[in-house]
Amino acid sequence: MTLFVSQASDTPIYSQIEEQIKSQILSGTLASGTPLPSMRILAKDLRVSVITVQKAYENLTRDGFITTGVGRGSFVAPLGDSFLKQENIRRVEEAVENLLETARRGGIDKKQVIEIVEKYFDKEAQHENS
Amino acid sequence: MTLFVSQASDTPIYSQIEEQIKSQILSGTLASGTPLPSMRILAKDLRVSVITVQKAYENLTRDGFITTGVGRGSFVAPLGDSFLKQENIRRVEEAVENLLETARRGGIDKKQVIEIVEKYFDKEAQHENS
Amino acid sequence: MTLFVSQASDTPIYSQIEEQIKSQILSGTLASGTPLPSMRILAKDLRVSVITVQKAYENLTRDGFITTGVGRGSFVAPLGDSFLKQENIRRVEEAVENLLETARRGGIDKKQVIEIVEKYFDKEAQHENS
Amino acid sequence: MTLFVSQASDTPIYSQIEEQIKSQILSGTLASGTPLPSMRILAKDLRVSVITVQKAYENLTRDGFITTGVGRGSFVAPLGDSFLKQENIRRVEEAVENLLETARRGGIDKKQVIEIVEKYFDKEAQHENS
DNA sequence: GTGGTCTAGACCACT
DNA sequence: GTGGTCTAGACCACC
Repeated sequence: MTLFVSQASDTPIYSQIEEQIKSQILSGTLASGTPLPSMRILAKDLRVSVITVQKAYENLTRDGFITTGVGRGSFVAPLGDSFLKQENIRRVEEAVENLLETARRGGIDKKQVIEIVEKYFDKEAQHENS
Repeated sequence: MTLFVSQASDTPIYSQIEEQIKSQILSGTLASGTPLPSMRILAKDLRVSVITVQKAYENLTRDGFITTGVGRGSFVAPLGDSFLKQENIRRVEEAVENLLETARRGGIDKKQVIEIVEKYFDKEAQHENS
Repeated sequence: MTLFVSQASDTPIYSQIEEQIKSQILSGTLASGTPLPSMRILAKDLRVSVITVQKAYENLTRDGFITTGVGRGSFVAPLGDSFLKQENIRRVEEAVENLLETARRGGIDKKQVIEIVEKYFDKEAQHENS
Repeated sequence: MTLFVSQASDTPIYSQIEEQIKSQILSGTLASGTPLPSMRILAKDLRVSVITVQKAYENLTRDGFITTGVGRGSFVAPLGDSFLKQENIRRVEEAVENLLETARRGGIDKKQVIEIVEKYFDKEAQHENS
């Protein structure tokens, strides 16, 4: 488990931890059943208060991404493939809505948006080959 | 000038005001030189503290979107068309980068992303006709 | 707003606060839009840490019972009558399921259960008249 | 002896074990004198620490439901029928009090409560026949 | 004034 | 060892 938090960022530290763990679960890097580091250890690693980590774990538990119990520790919850896929799509759709709202306000039409998307896709592909 | 603020939203009210005025300027709805409502009147309309509106106007002035002078009121700043266009494109590109990063992490490929974008474009088109 | 918390109880203080506020909302004692005491004030009244109250308010907000915003304070959320009724019924059904499970395990049959329920109903009625 | 514990549940594992053994004794499934599985074996079966099982047995012994002796193992204690019946009724009454308190707070009247109880009784009956 | 975040340190129950 | 709760005290952004 490699996480990185920025004290300078304006998004709360506990959100950063949450987001990164969620991402790793959704991308398959963290498989169901994988044990998570104990709150104390992670807190020490990240040079952060235990309470901050606790809040992240609490939210992840509430949202069903991990299970956690006193004396047992925390684990990646058993998540079906369909759930993961669905959640990933939901996130992309959210980003698309944001994109289209931005385009609409700026008077950028459908054709231009598709062009920009493809331009960036190509840029990404180049990075992978380099 | 029609603005709407949501007390429930988690983005600060002054940011909401800022964003909406910026949007209207960038989309051409608010042309250069147009007078903005006085802070007091806008505050009353939105049922919001004058200080909140003041903060929004302050930020817009700082970013060069409007000019404000004591006793004169506030006006949309003279902004070249090319500047507006460029700013709009920059925003869309930002949203596209965000979208592609989200897709990449979730293992959603190019084809699926394009499909989702088009699906939402169609949805938007329907709303306009209804 | 009259609340009472017991330090001795084994249910967490923040849960006690949550439950009592929920109850008052569900029973109509606290109407939609009613302002809640600020966290600091309630904490002082209850002789409890601000953080404890905060956790209660956070949970209530997450569950949609109240709205809360920095600089604005907290308010009972706009909840439809049907929602309130539905939530109340849900709670009773939960209690009934628990009751029947207990009865089933102990070999107490339907007739006896109804008898006990009516006995307690009568007892309650007497208390009201006394 | 068939027991099942849920790691996910928020009630402690030792309580789950306790409750289930108590239930089986009270319902007559486990008769007086019946030998209980050794702590080690039960621990292994349930994939749980021996200490956890020990705590459950300890509490059951303290409450008089079982007897335990070093080198002899554990057995269901000799419990009179009247004791069992009385204990069962006590539990049901507890559940009824909880139910009525919930109903009272939610403004659900006697008639509705009885209806819900009967609805759930019918549902239970159906399950048995299926 | 308000709530949101973070800290350090404590005690507890559970495994 | 683990996580859950509570404390007191701090700083911040928002209204």
